[in-house]
Amino acid sequence: MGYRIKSRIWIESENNVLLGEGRVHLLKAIQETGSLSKAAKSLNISYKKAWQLLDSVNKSAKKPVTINSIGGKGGGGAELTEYGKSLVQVFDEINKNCWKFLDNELKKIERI
Amino acid sequence: MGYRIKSRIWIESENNVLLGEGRVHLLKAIQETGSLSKAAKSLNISYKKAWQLLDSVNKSAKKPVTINSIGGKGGGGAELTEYGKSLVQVFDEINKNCWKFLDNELKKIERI
DNA sequence: AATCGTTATATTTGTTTGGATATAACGAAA
DNA sequence: TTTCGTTATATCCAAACAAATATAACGATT
Repeated sequence: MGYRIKSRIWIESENNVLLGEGRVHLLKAIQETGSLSKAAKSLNISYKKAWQLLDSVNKSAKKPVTINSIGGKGGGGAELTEYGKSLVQVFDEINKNCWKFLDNELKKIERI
Repeated sequence: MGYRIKSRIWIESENNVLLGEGRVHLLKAIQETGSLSKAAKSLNISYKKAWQLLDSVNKSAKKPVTINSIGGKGGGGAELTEYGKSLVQVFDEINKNCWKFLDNELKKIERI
């Protein structure tokens, strides 16, 4: 009693992390703000870290997850591809189901 | 296709980690070797790290997980309590079930 | 009492990680 | 052609983390 089960899931592609919780947060923030730098600010992480995460996502994905543009109106920006959106959606669904599953398993440690 | 789902689960007690994969490995090694220092060697981690892990486990558990003795025959040693053994057993069962569950969820990303 | 391998702890060193900063390249719009 | 905010990248510095080393306390056995 008083114990809790926590979990983290992530998707890998050939031993590289493709998507985890942090990366999904970043992709969602990009979707909302339209730019990587704004997404970084909204998550209170450095641009460097955000860029490294996004770079790693795009390098380990089979197809582009975002389209990044330099220059032009607003200086440029980043947006999710349809592929990127579906990845986020699937991750969220699996993650949610995993929580439900573990919520049920919790009963096993409630007697200890 | 080619993507894989990975996961980590852990048990928390009041925001402290009680049991995770590394801690369970350590407890099992203690069970097999009868000492913390031998367990550390068998896992190729430093004694310091092993001690810190075990200390954290015993501090966040509701009842003692190991009994450690200093001096005497063999210099001392460490062994699991019955409570410790049951914690390990439950963790393993939940973890195994979680793998099965995610193995099934994998189908959702195989179409992406 | 001396020995032994262990637990327990402190200190130092090294490595990795992340933050802060600076700067170039870019391209639409004014 | 100048301006603007962005992407992309390098460099430096600090902080967090891990490894290595040293040492005290312990108690059954000899």
